[in-house]
Amino acid sequence: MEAGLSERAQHLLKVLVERYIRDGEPVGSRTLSRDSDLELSPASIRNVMADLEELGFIVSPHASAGRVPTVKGYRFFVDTLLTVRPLAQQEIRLIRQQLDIGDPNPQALLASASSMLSAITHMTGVVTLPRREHIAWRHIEFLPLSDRRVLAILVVNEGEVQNRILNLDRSYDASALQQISNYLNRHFAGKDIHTVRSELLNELRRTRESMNNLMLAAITMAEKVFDARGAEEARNYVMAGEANLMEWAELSDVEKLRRLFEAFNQRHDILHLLDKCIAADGVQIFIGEESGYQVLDECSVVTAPYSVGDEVVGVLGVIGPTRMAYERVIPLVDMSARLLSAALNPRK
Amino acid sequence: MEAGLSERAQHLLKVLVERYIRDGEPVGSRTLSRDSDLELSPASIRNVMADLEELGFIVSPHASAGRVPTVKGYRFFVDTLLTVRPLAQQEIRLIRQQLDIGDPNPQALLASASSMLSAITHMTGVVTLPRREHIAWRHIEFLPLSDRRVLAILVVNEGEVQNRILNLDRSYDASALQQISNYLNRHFAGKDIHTVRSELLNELRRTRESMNNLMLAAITMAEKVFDARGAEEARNYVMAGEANLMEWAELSDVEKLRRLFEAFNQRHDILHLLDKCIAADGVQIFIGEESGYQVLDECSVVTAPYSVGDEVVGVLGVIGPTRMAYERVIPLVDMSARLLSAALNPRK
DNA sequence: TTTTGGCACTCGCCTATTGTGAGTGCCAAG
DNA sequence: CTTGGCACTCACAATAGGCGAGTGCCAAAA
Repeated sequence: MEAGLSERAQHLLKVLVERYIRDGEPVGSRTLSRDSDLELSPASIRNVMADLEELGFIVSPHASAGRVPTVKGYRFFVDTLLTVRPLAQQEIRLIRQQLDIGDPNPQALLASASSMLSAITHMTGVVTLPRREHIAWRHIEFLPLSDRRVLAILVVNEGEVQNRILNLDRSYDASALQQISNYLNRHFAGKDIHTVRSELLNELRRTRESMNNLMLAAITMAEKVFDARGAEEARNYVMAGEANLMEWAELSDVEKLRRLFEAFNQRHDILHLLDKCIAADGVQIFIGEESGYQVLDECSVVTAPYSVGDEVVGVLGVIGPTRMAYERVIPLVDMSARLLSAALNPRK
Repeated sequence: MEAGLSERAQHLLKVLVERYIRDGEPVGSRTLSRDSDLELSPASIRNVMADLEELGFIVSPHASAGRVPTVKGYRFFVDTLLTVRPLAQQEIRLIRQQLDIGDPNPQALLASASSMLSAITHMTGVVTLPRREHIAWRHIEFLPLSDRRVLAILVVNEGEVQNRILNLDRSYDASALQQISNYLNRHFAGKDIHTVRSELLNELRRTRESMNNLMLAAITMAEKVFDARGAEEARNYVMAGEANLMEWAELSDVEKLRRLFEAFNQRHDILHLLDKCIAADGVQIFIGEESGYQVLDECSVVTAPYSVGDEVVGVLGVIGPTRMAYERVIPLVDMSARLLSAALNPRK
């Protein structure tokens, strides 16, 4: 029972984890007795360590090395032992600096956020693209390209532009296109794209032949916009600094790295994991196997959701070795999410 | 003098390189005598190998291993020894299949090309984004978002859409925006964006105060479009299958891999190298150090330019270990470039 | 002159052996 | 409960020997 851990045991566990995070080597009773302020001999420490091992907080990688935290050890550490010092003003300034605030393209902002995370932590930064519950039709425009090809430009929400080239069965002159777009804009501006879609389909069914097929193309496009936003883009992420992971000794096995990188490219596993974090209402941490994905067994993932308006729309975070500096990473990720949210919210 | 290489020496060199490419181990006189059809004893072969080594075509990694081709050896091999069998119909079909022909978004097509290259070769595929010499103004549209924010949508060339949110000093009503866009479209449709830019600047200088600052914003945007296309996007590439390189034994040194991946992310070195290939009028090969970039010392790069219309606009290629199956990769890259060109050219 | 078999030699790699040191568990004395 | 002592374990490094693939050279054969 964890609650049963003595004050002393907890303190020693804390020091041990901190020490192991710092230099990555199993820590023995000797060093621990020096590092902890308790005036205890190595022998006493060994007793406590034996207890901690029996309870599953630490293990020795082999008989005569020091001890190393287990996942359970890390978990207890971050849950109850960790002292997160808040970020210094200077650090906050650094984050702000590296965030590409002001770039009108939100995609660029997200990319800069993941770069920033990876640069500051020397690990891998990741930011999911914001999902949109509501996609509001704003404006559509058709531009004739050549005989039967028309460029359709659809603006949704606050200035998101989607465009697609439509190959049609017959040609339309500019005024016909104008008429159609006028009609569509008049009827659908401001409506949710779900609604638009079903209404268009109804309309189409009702008037059948009379309906020209540019309309049909417009539906198709609207549908694609919906698909793209809902299923593809929103279920995607930007990543930066994957190569950073190669610097960490504990991940230097090429085969493991390969599998990890493949998972990064495959995307669905990582995505699924990040999706779980979107529900959490603050910093979420997966340590080692906790993630449930084997490739991440020796990694930890620290995430925080970010929002636009009052609505959480995505998460950002850091992927690195289990042995990461949680007390630095956690406030960093937290603050980054706040700053990103702030930057994303429509000014004024 | 290479030309002085005896028939026999050339043949042996060829067999040696092929063999080494096949199983990646230094090849000795014994195996070489078995593999070459020449009925020669290992001893005779050794004499020839000694010559080849003296001339710098092969080396032995250490005293008692077989020989391995040098860069010079590979170079001679691909230049004069290589027998490129053309692709089988089935292989061509495979390429076609994996190319996302028909996706209206050209970016997706390029991405699928790099994926295809990496998948087929088990190495890294790369495709530069097409550069555009001429960017023709086609159509601009302003859409009011909120009080002083306007969404500007600029269409250039055949259906490329750029958009940007403009923050203005004062508000314009819909009809004012309409007027401005009408004016711009009337004057500039079809013109090159360079021309547009200078004309707009002149106009602006001429009429100074009278000119409203949406016009200024329009110029700014046009400029940005130009910049983005000319300097940033066109000077960029899509890559796929970086992780594949980790499967190759000769690249399994984590430190080297890290540097390589960093170069992939840094982009400018790779880009510079690919830029050189755009000039070549066919398959271009850099073997090992030939590329001039240290990170690529143990890699080879095989590229071919692709074109839109009659104009070469980009290159595609493969990056892998020096010990790659050139006789397969070369025709593959060649054919891929052809198919990509075909897919990019405006249908009909 | 070219080819070939023979032979001594080199050297990377694998395995076994041994020593060293950090760290442990246990115990008995403080 | 703490501590010093002590025997023990075990990864790691260094060393040595055996093996085998491959070489260079030479003298004899073709």
